[in-house]
Amino acid sequence: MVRAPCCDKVGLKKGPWTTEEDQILMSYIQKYGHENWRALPKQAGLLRCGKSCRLRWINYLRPDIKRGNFSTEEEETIMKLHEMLGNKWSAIAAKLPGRTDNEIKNVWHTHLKKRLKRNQANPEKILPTPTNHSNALSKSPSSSLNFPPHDQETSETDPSYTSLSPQTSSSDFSSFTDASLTTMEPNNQYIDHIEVEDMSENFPVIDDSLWSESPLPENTSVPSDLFAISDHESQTSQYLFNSVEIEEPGYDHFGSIIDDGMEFWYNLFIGAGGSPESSEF
DNA sequence: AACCCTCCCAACCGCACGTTA
DNA sequence: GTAACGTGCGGTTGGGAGGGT
Repeated sequence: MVRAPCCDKVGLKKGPWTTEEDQILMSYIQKYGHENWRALPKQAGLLRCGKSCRLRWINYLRPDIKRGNFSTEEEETIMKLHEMLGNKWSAIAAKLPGRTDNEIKNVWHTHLKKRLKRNQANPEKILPTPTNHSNALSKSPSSSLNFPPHDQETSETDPSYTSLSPQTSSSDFSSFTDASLTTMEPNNQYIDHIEVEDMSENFPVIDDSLWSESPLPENTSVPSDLFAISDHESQTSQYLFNSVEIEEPGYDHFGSIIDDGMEFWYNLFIGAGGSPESSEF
């Protein structure tokens, strides 16, 4: 199939946006929203293609854009997430409110990549501390979800359980898994994805009971903290989640565990179904 | 002052994927 | 089932700013 161009480029303006164009675009979107980017420039009276308008809005004009230099915390978050996710700029941007994927991509290419190379050359100076990890990711609203404390009794009484510890030390990740299952149904909660970062040569075995094909009903039990269960006979480890009642959907839950001297990172997203909120001005 | 070089970042491009008719 | 369309994403580019010679 031949892809049609996003717009008739004849006569359309390219290059930097003027303040007048910005004004036109902003006032149009504030008045009418941006349901159809392709039609928007024509309706707004802009000699731009819809794609250009969308980019301008998302990367520059949106009211929630954070301007200015990146803080150390933000940079560390980017480096950490890049380590976990690779060049998934939009996913990284989702963890940094007010920052765009384009901005993050630029910062990565201009500053952080070089820093990473320097760091790799001098590894003793750069290991991100566990405290930094937690600080960097502390924007995750998991704390507002009233997670019950870790089931100390179970982990303490059952020697096969290794309790989770976010106090990690190493950052040399070598592989990464990302399993995904997503369903969008109104008023339901669902497990979006679970990512487990694995330093070892062998991927952890995720308990099958974790996965769900259908949306979870309200107040259902969903996985929370991660446990490692070592099977010394087969010399494998299985990773299980401690179930909790979810009161509020829609959060990312980061964590890490150390098992047998190896560090595993995971990212659990539990979201709410339903149609996305429409923005009104 | 003029030129050159490097860095930075806004914007563009092409592709992939989801949705619609 | 399929073509057309709309949107989002990641890679790349080009021009301006700033520093060095």
